[in-house]
Amino acid sequence: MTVPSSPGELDPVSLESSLMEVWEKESTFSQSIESRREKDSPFTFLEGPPTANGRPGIHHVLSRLFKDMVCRWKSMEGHLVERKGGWDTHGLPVEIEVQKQLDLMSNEAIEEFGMEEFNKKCKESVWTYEEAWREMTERMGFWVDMEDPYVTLHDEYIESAWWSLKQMFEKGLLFRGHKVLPYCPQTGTSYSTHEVSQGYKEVTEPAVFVKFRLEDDDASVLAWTTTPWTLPGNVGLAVGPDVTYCRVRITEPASESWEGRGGGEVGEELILAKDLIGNVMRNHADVIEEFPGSALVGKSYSPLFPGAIDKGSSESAWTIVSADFVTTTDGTGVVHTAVMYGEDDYRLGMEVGFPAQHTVGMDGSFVSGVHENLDGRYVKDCDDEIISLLDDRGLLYREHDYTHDYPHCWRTDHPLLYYAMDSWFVRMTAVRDQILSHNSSVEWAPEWTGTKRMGEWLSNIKDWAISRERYWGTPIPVWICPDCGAEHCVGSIEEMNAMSTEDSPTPPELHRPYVDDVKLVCTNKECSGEMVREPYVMDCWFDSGCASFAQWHYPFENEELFEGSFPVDYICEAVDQTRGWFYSLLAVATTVFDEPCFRRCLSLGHILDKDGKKMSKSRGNVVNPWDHFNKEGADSIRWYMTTQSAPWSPTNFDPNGVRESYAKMFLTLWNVYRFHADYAALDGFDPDEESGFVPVGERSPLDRWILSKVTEMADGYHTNFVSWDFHKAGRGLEDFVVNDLSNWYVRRSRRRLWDEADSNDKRACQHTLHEVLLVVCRLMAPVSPFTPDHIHRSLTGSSVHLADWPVGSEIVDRSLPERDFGLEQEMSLVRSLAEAGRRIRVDSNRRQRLPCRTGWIVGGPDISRFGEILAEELNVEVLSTEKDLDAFQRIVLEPNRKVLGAKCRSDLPDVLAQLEMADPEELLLEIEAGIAALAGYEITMSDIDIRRVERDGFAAQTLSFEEGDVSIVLDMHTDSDLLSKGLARDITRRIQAKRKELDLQVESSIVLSVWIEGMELEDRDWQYITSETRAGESSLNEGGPSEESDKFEVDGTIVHFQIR
RNA sequence: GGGCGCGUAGCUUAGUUUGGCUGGAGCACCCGGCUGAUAACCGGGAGGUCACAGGUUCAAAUCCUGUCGUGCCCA
Repeated sequence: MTVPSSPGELDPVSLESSLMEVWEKESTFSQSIESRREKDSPFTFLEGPPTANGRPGIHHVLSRLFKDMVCRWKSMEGHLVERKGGWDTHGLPVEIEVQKQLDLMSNEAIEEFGMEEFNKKCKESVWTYEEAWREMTERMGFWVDMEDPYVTLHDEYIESAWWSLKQMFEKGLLFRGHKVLPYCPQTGTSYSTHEVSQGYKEVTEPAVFVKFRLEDDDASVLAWTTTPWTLPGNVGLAVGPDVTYCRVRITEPASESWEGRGGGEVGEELILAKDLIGNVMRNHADVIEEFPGSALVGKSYSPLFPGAIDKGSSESAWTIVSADFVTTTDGTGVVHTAVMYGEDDYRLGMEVGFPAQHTVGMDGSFVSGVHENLDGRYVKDCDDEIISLLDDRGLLYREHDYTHDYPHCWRTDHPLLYYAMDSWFVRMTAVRDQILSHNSSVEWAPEWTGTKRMGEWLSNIKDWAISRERYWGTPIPVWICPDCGAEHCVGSIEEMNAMSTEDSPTPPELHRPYVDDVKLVCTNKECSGEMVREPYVMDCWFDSGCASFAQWHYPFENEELFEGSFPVDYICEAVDQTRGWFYSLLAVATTVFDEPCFRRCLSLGHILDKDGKKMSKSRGNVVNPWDHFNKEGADSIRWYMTTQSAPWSPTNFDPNGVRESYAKMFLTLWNVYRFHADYAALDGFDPDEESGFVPVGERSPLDRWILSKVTEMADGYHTNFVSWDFHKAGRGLEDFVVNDLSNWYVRRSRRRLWDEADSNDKRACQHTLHEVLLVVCRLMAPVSPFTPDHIHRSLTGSSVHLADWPVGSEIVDRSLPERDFGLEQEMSLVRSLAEAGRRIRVDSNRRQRLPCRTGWIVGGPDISRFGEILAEELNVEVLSTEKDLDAFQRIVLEPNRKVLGAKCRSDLPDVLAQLEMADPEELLLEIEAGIAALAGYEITMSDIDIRRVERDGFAAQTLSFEEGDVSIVLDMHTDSDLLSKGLARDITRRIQAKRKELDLQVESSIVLSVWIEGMELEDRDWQYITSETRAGESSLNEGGPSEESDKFEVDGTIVHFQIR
C-alpha cells in the first residue's frame, strides 16, 4: 500500500541530489540491469571513450544524454543493457598538454627530459579531470559503469590492439610507406591537420616561375612554385591532359619596369597553359602552337639540380606526366612535383614511379650532395640562394612576392614543411568494397551521415596511416631485423616474451620506452640478428577503433562476452566523429573480422552558443553544465536538449530555454502530481485497495477521455523514439501534460476532489490521475530520469527505472488504456467551442464572469455528455442545440486551389475572379444540380470548400471541420438576475485572491464584510459568495465600509470588502 | 579549395520528403480575460524580404542553379 504524502514545492536540485543518494544506496542502476537478465535479450551499447584531460562542458552532456536515453529506453523495453564506461588516454593532445606544462617544446627536449618520465607525466595528465567527468556524469544521471571502465592505456587493452594489428599484418594489410605531413624540424614534430589549422599565419614569400629545359626540343616548360626549397627535389612536371597549352616565342625584350631577377631572351620559346599567358608573361610573345596537355606527356627535361637525386631505376624521372589535379586557377598550368614534399606530389610519384628520395633531412637542412651552396643549410634560409642559382643558369623566368596563409608551428612559430615521413599503413584500399557494404548495413541517424558523409568518403577510401613518431601511445608491435630486414608483428604479450632475446628486459608495461628495449630473436632462421621495434606509436584513433573487443580484452579472455555483444547495437557520438571514431570502428572491424562494428549509430549535431558560434575556451563562451545543474536541475537540461531540436541539428544553447523547460514541463508536471498527492494524502487514497477501485467503464467521460489521450500520446511518443525523432516525442508529451492533463483534465477535475465525502467519482478521478501520471513518468524516464522517478516512487513505492515501457515491446506487455476515438473527438470539439466562446466574448466586450442566459450549439455530433462542462466553460445558464443553421449563418464558397489549378491551369485567376463575384447560395444550388460553370469550366463540389460565417448581429463563432461545421451562438442579452450572478463571481474572485495573498489555509474560514454601491445582489448569490469563500460569519451592506477594506469596481458598480 | 549539414518573427523553432487555403507554435512585448492554478492558463495584437539572386510552374519557404553567412570534416 502506497499513500503518497503531500509533496510541497518543487526543488529540483535537492530532489535530484537526494535521488542520487537513493540510487547509490539501492544500486538502482545495477538493479535495472539485473532485473532484466532473465529475459535474455541483450541490447549492447558501446561507449565512445572521452579523454579526461579537459574539463567537461555542456556539449559533453549532450552526447551522454542520448547515449543514456536510448539505453534506459531499451532497458524498460526489457532488454539487458550493460554499459561499460571507457577512457581514451593516448594521443597527441595529451602530449601537448604535458609539453606545455613542462615547457618541452621539441622532441629533443622530451628525450633530454627522459621519455620514461615524460610518459609518466602523460599518464597522470590523462586523469586530471577524471573526477570532474565522473561528477558530471553522475550528476546528469548518465548510467554507465565507471567502476570498471576500459582504459586504452591498460596493458590488456593494448594487448588486444596488438592482436588486431597482427590480424591485419597476417592478411598482408600492413605496409610501410611515406606520409606527407606538416612537419616542424625545430621540434622534430609532425602535426595533425587539426593542430595545423590552429597555426595558420599570413606570410609573404618569394614565388618563382622556373624554366624546365626540354631535351630534344629547344623550348622550356614554365612551372610555378611558392616553395623554392622544394626545387632541388623536383623529379617531374604534371600537366592536365585536357588543359590547352601553348608554345610562345618571346618577341621583344622586357621593359624597364621588370622587377626582380630572371627574364627571357628574344626568340626563346616557352610552354605554359593558354589561359595563364596573361598572368605569367611579362614579355611580348607570339603564340606559335596550341596543343592539349596530353601532347606533352612523356617528354623529358633536364634536372634543375643534377645529382641532387639519384634516378635509380626510375623511367619517369624528369619527364612530364599527366595528373587530374592540375588546374589553371594559378601558376602556369604545369605543376612542379617534388615527391617527398607534397601530398599530391607523393601520390603522383608513387603512381608513375618517380624516385622517392629526400633532399632535405629531418633537421630541415639540405642533405649533402644537393648543391655545394646548399648542403647542410636550413631550407627556408636558402630561398634567395636557390633563386640566384637558377637565375645564373638562365632557368629563372620571373620572381615575385606571394602572400598566402601558411601553417606555422604553434610552439616555435617556424613555418612547417610538408615532408614525407616514414609511416606504417593499413591497406584500407584493399577492403573498400567490404567496408562500403558494412557501412550500408548500419542504421544511421540521420540517414545522410551514413550514405553521404561516410559513404562518399569511403568510396574514395585511402590507406590509413596508423603510425605516429610520438612517445605516448600504444607502441606499434612491429619488430624489424636490421641485419636481414625481416619484419614481425607481435600479437600478444606472451608472444613478445617468448620471442625476446636473452638480454631483453621484461617491460613493466606496454609503453615506451620499456618496449623499445625489447629485442626479438630474428624470425629468419638463417639470420642471427636481433629484431628492433619500429619506434612508433599508433594513431590513437586505432586505439579507440579497437574498443568493441579491446574493452573485453578479447581474444585473451571474455570470449563469450565479446561474441554476445558484437556487432554492438548502438553507438552515439557527435557528427565530428564520422571520420574519427565511427570510421575507425568500421575500419578495424572490417579488416579484423570482416563485419560491421555497430548496427545503429546516432550522429549528433553540435551545441553552439546562443549566437550560433562554436563553443571554445578561447572565445570564452563555453557553458558550464553546473550553472544549470544547480539551478533548474539535470532533468530540465536533458529535457531542453531533447526537445529543442532534432538530435542531429546543431543547437544554439539558450540558457533561457532550460528555464523554460523547467517552468513549463517540470513545474506543470509537479503541480499535477501535487494536486493528486495532496488530496490522496488527505483522503488516504490507496490505489491498490480493491474495494475502492473504480473500473474504467464506470468512470466519468472526462476520465475516460484523458485515459484515451494518454494512450494516443504514448503511441506517438514511441513511434517517434523508433524513428529517432526524440524531439518530436518530447514535444508531444509536453503538449499532453501541459494542455490535456493540466490545463484541461486537472482544471476540470479540481472541484471533484474538493468534495470531502468519499465518492466513486472522487476515487475515479484519483485512480485516473494515478494511472496517467505513471504512464507519463515511465515515458519520460529515459529522457529525464529524476523527477519521474521521484513521482513514480511516491505513487508506487518502486523506481520508474525498474518499470516496463508502457507501450510494450517484444519482451514486455503493453499496459495502456484503450482508446475511445469518439470521446476524443467530442472533447476536442468541446474544447474548441469553449475557446470559440471566449473569442465571442472578447469580440462582443462581454466579460467572462458575466453569465449568458443561453448558448446554442449548431451542428456537429452529440456532445451532451460534456454539456455541463461546456456550459461552465462558456458561462451560460442554458446550453441547447439548434438544427437550423440559417437562423444565425450564411455560407461562403472558398476555392480549392489545388484541384482548380490542375483543372484550369492558366485560367485559374479568371475562375477565381468569377467565383468571387458569384452569389454563394445560388452557385451552391447549381453545383448540387451539376450545372455550375465559371469562366467556361464546370465546377463541382470538389472544386470548392463551403464555409459558414455568422450573420451580422449575432454573437457567434463557426468552426469548420472535415465532417462539417459547428457553430456556437451566445445570447448577449443582460438582466438584473445575470448581473447579480456575474457580480457574485467577481466578488468571490477578489476575496479568493485576497485569501491567497494573506496566505490562508484552504480550509480555514473567514469573517467577511461586503458593501455594494449601485446594484442589488440577490440572496442566492450572496449565499454563493459566503460558501465559496468559506465565510463563517458574514455581513452585507452593514454600516459603511471600514477604512481597512479593499475596493474595486466592475461595470460601474463599486464594491468594498474586508476579511478577517 | 572540396564534401556534407544548417539559415523561417528579437530569441528557440514547426512546416521542406510529396509545391496548393491567410507560413504554425513557444519565450519576450502590448491589450483583455481567467484563476485557491504554477515561473501556470485562455482570447486578441504587434512582430516574417521564409538568408540573397535567378530559374521551373497557373502556383515556390518547399523543386533546380548560383551567391552569401554559418558549422563539421577533409585539403
